[in-house]
Amino acid sequence: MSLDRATMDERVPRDFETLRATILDRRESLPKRIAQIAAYALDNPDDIAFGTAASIAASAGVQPSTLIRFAQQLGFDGFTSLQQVFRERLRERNSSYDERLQALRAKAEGGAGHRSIFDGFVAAASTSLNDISRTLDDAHLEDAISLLAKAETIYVLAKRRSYPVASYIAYALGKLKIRNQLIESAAGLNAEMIAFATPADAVIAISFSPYAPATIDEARSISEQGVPIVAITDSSFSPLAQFARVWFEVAEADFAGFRSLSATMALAMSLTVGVGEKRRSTGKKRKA
Amino acid sequence: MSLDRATMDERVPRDFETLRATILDRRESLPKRIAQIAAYALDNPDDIAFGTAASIAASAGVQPSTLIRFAQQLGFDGFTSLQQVFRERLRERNSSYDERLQALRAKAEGGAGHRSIFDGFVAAASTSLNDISRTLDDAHLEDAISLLAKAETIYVLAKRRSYPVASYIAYALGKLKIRNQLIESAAGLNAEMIAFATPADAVIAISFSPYAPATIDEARSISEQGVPIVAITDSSFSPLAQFARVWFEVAEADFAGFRSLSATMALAMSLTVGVGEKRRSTGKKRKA
DNA sequence: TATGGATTGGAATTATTATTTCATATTCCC
DNA sequence: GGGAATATGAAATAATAATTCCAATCCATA
Repeated sequence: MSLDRATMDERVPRDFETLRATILDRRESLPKRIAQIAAYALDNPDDIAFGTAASIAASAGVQPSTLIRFAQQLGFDGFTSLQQVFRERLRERNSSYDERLQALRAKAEGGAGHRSIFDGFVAAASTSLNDISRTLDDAHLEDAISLLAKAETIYVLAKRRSYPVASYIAYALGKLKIRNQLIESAAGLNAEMIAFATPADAVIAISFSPYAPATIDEARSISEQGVPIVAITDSSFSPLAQFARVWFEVAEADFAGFRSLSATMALAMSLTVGVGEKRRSTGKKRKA
Repeated sequence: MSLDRATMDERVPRDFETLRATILDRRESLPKRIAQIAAYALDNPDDIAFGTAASIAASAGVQPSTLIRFAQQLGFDGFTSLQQVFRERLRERNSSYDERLQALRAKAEGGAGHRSIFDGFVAAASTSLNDISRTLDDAHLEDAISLLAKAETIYVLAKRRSYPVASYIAYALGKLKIRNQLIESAAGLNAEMIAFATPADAVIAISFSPYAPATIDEARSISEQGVPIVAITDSSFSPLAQFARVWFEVAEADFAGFRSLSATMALAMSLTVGVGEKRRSTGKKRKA
């Protein structure tokens, strides 16, 4: 019988996620006690990895034999091979956050081949996310979102290395049906574009050291027109900070001379989606 | 004898860090084979956690009895209780990384205010980086870099949500003095631009579901001209995959409907910098 | 409500694995 | 260089754990 079943689905789950999916999939059709141990297994995977058949069975409130039948139903030939999957999961889930980063950095520095470059960029991105998650000031976030939510048009200003962030902001704002204008330099008409901005609008400006002179100039002239600016930059001495109504200091780690954009992207998206949410809730209130 | 020793230092290491320190401390004074297993234990803690005394001893090149003596020297009463410490470490360390992300996600879902949006984006980015770090195939990376390094001009093709990545690639390639062409649609001259590409060039194409039709069309026509394509996409069923000489599957987590770009960015930067390095080393060889 | 099949509990059996023991080798000190 | 103390290897033994088996129970169906 269990032989028949094993022959029918030959593909035994080799990794935890597949196993999990299989269990969830069959959940309905499992006998009571088997279902009981199945639920226990998904809730306490560590216990399965480390325990003995007897101890696990006891914790789950079933007999050891039931545990083995459970394994066999899934196509394993016994508890031991089921347990392997749970152990593999623990092995692969690389280490704690810090250990993982250290390992990545070590590989990035010592390692040969191009994998080490990749590890370096992943480490840089993780570090940046970690840092911004610790240092971001909630009040600044709220202020910036309020300011932007009131704007008629949001201008997005960034050059060079910061430009990808600006283009994603513009894309997202567009998706959310929020009027926006990306200040691009293709036709050299930036000055004219900027001239349209009024104090009822707002600007998101992004610039990191070495600050692109064009960004700074444009930020200056737009702020002189009384348009409020939200700045994302990398230091309190940044020239952008002085023009800005609200500004964020984002420390992006770099690797091989190129800075990660992960933290900036996360912040940029939060501002964008935050504005979207705020507009929607304010809209509702107005109607009410 | 071992009793004496056990009496002398009553405090048996209960956690991994203490144990590690103890081993490092005594390293000098340990007999040869014991030192051998000690080194193995610190280098392969996962093996100690999951292996059997016999299998571990074999991997470390000692007898099982030596392993037990090692445990006893440290004050444990046998291999089994030593193993507990290594298992405990896996249990705890795992929870730390998971807890982090789960805490973030929990805050993102339950939390009030805009901070929760931000946490959501950070969690999505972290998850994506984590995933790609696990799944990226080194051989693909090498292949893609070789292919791109040989190209006369690298064309970069991406629209909409993937466009920010393309623009960062173009920026970085420019910085590295690698000839490249970003295929933009401003003037509607894409077809003409593409027509210049020859089999001596190469393309980096990026597209995620729902695939921008323009990207697919352009990828098709450029591949029909015999230009090799490196694709970054999100599934093996992606239409991009069929045109590509090398392709990467990147699973980006999303939040609030916007996908993180962190993993894609890290990969894109690795390709770019990898090509830069490869060119430089090949250039040197040529001179020599 | 009787009957067959599936499911379950619990003990018996088999296997695997840790530990002990003892003979042999090595090291260190006199 | 000789001898005690220490360390090591290998196999025997004890302990522990996985698996099997069979009787009891449950459940659906006629």
